[in-house]
Amino acid sequence: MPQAKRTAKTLKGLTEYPGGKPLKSLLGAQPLPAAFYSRDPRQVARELLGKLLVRQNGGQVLAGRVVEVEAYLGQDDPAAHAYSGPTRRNFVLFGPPGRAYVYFIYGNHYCLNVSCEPAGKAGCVLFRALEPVLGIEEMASTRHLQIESSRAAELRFLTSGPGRLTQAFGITRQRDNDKDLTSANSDLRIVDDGFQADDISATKRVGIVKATEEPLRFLIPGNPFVSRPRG
DNA sequence: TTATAGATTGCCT
DNA sequence: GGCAATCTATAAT
Repeated sequence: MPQAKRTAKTLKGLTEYPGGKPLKSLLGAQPLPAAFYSRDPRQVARELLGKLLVRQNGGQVLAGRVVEVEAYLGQDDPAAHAYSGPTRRNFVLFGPPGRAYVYFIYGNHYCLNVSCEPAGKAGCVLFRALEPVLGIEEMASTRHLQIESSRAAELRFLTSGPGRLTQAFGITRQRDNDKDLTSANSDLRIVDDGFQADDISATKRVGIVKATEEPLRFLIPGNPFVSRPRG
């Protein structure tokens, strides 16, 4: 089924979501356990594609399917925040796996990562783009965007890009940094609803100046919600 | 204490 | 395609 059409379905009734399963299936979906993240970020990144990021604001639920991520390794990766060892800013990266590492960038934007590797070893995965699944109207409101149709060409501005998706989900450092994403009780969590990505592509990472050659950006090819970096 | 670069985005020509 | 916005962690004095 074409991506845009699937998304249109969610916008109308919010009773179904891509994959055709009932909403209660999504809400009952189990978070990925800490063991899932206690591995090499490259493997975690690949397997995060197709999973759901869920935000629970009281009764209001936001959900987006992960369609683009980047792996950042530990102290061997010059592009990683963990490269020069633990600091007040990046301590989450050296802590337990499955925690949110949220940082503020360019004076305007927050970026969301999930910590990988066992405690004591750094590594993370950056969330770069989501396909909106639930709470599209709320996302549009938070993003100060007027959405006139359910076409992916419009909806992509909600969550296509690391700064956009955090704004759409109300993710900030103050609220979410170091939060456990593996708990079913958490208001921010990552769940598996059984969706399987057909295919995965790997490309160079975006927006960095060091270690630019490594193919550590992973995405679902053809998905219209993947971000479009500028040359 | 000061300087600088940054895992981005939106708006301009 | 170019560039300003706008903050702050970290490096350099």
